[in-house]
Amino acid sequence: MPDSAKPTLMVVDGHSLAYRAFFALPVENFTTKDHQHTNAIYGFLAMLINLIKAERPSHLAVAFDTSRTSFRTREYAEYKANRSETPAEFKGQIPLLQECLAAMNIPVLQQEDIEADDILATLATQGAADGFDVLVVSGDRDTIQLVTDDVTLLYPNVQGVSQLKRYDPAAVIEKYGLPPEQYPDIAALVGETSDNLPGVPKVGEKTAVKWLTQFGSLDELLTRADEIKGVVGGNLREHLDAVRRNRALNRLLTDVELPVTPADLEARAIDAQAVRDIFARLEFRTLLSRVFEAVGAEQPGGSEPSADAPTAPAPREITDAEFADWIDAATANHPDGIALTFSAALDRAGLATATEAVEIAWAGGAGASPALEGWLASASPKVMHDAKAQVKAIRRSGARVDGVVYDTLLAGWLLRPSFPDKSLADLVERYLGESLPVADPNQLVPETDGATPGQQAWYILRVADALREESPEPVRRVLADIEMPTLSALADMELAGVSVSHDRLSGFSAELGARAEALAAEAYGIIGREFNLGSPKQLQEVLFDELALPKTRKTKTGYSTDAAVLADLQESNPHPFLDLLLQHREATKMRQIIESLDVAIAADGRIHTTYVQTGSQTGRLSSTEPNLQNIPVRTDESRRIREAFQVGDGYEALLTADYSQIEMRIMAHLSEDPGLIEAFNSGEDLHRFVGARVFGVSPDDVTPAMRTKVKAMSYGLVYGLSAFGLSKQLRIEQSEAKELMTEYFARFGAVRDYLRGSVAQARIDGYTETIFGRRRPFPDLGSPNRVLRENAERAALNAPIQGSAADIMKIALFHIHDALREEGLRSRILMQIHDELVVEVAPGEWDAAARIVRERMGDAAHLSVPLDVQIGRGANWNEAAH
DNA sequence: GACGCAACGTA
DNA sequence: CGTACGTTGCGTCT
Repeated sequence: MPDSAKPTLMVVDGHSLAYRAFFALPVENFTTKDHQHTNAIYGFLAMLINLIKAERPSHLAVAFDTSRTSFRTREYAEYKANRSETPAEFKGQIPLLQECLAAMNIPVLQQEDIEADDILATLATQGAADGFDVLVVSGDRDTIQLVTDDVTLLYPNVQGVSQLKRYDPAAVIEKYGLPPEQYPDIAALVGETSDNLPGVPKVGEKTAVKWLTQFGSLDELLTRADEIKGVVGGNLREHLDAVRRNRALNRLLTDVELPVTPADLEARAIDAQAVRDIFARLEFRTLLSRVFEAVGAEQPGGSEPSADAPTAPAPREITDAEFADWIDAATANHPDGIALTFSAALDRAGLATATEAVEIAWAGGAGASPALEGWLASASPKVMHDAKAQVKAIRRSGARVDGVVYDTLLAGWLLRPSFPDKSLADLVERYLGESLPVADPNQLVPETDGATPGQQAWYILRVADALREESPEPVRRVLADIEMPTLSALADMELAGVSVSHDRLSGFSAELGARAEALAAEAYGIIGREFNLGSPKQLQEVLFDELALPKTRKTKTGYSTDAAVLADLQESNPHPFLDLLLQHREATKMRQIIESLDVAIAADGRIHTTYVQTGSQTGRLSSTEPNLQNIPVRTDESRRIREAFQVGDGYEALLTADYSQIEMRIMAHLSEDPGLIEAFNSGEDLHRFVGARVFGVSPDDVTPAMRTKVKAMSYGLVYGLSAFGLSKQLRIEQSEAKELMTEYFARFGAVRDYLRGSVAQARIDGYTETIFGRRRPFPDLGSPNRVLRENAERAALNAPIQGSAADIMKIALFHIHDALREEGLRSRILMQIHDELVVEVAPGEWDAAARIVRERMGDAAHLSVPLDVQIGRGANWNEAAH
């Protein structure tokens, strides 16, 4: 038993144990929806967690091999040469496993040219000398030589890694008949098949032990090899060199120069948020609680605040009269900004500097707090978290807000656009490693009080400092120059809302309802029974069993019945039911959209969507409750929905403005393709121009079919389209699609060069960057998993293009917003639909508003090609779009 | 009641 | 085997 007074150092061979887990756990049960295999990671972590729980090591490290080769392969080229290629499914799991360990704050040790076991040997030797009880965890027999009174080996049983056998010196003697230090002698004589080290023929463990016991040592045996009789004696004499070589190779290095000593490996608190993130990615659920259970109890930190974390200063209550003096002094000391937040009820404000927090009661915009409101309205810098929601609330109450220069929500998103952590508590945990007290909203009587506004403000300031520290310069600029001004404009747009006519919607909804019912009745007549047309499951029974139509594309749960599949079916096996089904789907879908819009109309007759500024990974906005960015437009029917979006009372017209082909223009700019640039400068229709080049005809002779193909190709390029995808979309042969692509790239070669180069660059940098410096990380570009890697490649291809377009639109958006103000106009922006803006124009302001919109959109960026803006006017959204 | 899924609307 | 989103109803889980 370990001496409880001594610290315990546990060193683990990550490679050998993960490899065992890889074969022990069925891969079918350990694959994420992205097809990433996780069986080795899971098995290893499960084992490690059990070990930590059982052994409670005070110091811990995991060692990995760096590659198949090491100093041993240089000494003996055949070393491990018989091993089959490590499966890619295994290799790909190692970096992810190391990510998990990093999140758990467990040191990972690797050294070029050195095997993991040598690192283990070095640490074990040093640890024992430094007074540790050492536990070596390895699946490699050579580590038996490390066992001493102070060093115990934990070695996996035959099956799996869940059961580990404990080897102390007595256990080694019991198993092998010799003390641990002589195990390598046995191994040298017997040989090690798995390492491709042949031993003496006909000599097994029994003989080896007998000889070694008889002669006392391997050296003695080898010098007196003549004394061994019989065939095995001859074999031994013929293989003396092999035995010496084996012994040299299986001796583990105990003097590797490591960057750490055992004392440096003291167990640290896990990064709870990082563990959650990586486990979520790997779709580990049960493991999460086991990790926290195993380490949470013994290691303060994790979800608990660490002992040395600074505590929030107790907020001091001040009055509005005192506020003026406080804010003057505070601003002088903290020119970067004062942190600010409000209580949920908006009746208290909390403010903080790095050293102080204050709270002040607020009655909200009625003029009762002139000092506070004066500061709010001033340009004096403010740091907030999720400022837009609070800015809206403040403005709604009648007060003004300006000078919000930093938003920790936006800054966190810019750094890690794919991460879901959004709350202040998330950021406090991730960037400060502390925990912010949060009241549980699900409890009637909360067990813990949440932080007060003053305390929250203090945390916001510290999180902001940490975020600033971590943000590269271009990302800081995107925040300050694009996102912060956009935030203020979006708040006003959401407050304004868009006027939508309930009457028009409800009339149309009733009409569609009746149509859907009639279509359903007719469909039931054909099938001979009633069923739920909206249930994919019941639909599959009808289509594939009752109507015996050919099975279609497989989905996770059965066979697809989506519109494309049904259209294909209609072509190959025409059936009146299919048409009715499609029409029914369309009618119900439209009705559904209309209904959801209708219920979203607020008391003021307007729909106030929420733009989620952190809603995408590329920099685009998203729109929710309701989503106004996916209102139907393509069919005649759907245009009737847009007719319900009308100019509001007191306004004259709706103005729509959209960028034409902005993504292709960005492509032209980024690729500097002379052909594409000429296309945009020529004034010719883009697809006609490109079609003429690709098909080698004059622009006038480009047929509609040619234009369609080229258009699909151009847009597809931006998404990383393949010949297969193009052929599918255009319903042409793959060979024709391939030819189309070849022709395209022959004429616009710089486009291909750019696309290839940008992915290659992203692989080097680990992220893509827009024209304005917005970054998006792509950790999967180097993944050995093809599906994962190719998905990342397409997204990386698209990100700078879609992202640059988003940047440009945001710049135009706040420029227009601010210009309308500065010119004292009442006209206001209502909606943003990625490349389109909808503006509500006040009477008499049309010319000024249209000029501002056109100029600001056109000047938002200066590319190698002009930014073309189309403007329309109407009494409703449909009219304005023409 | 929460969740995953298929389907489908937009740029 | 085309990027980026949000919403819906269904079916299944808890």
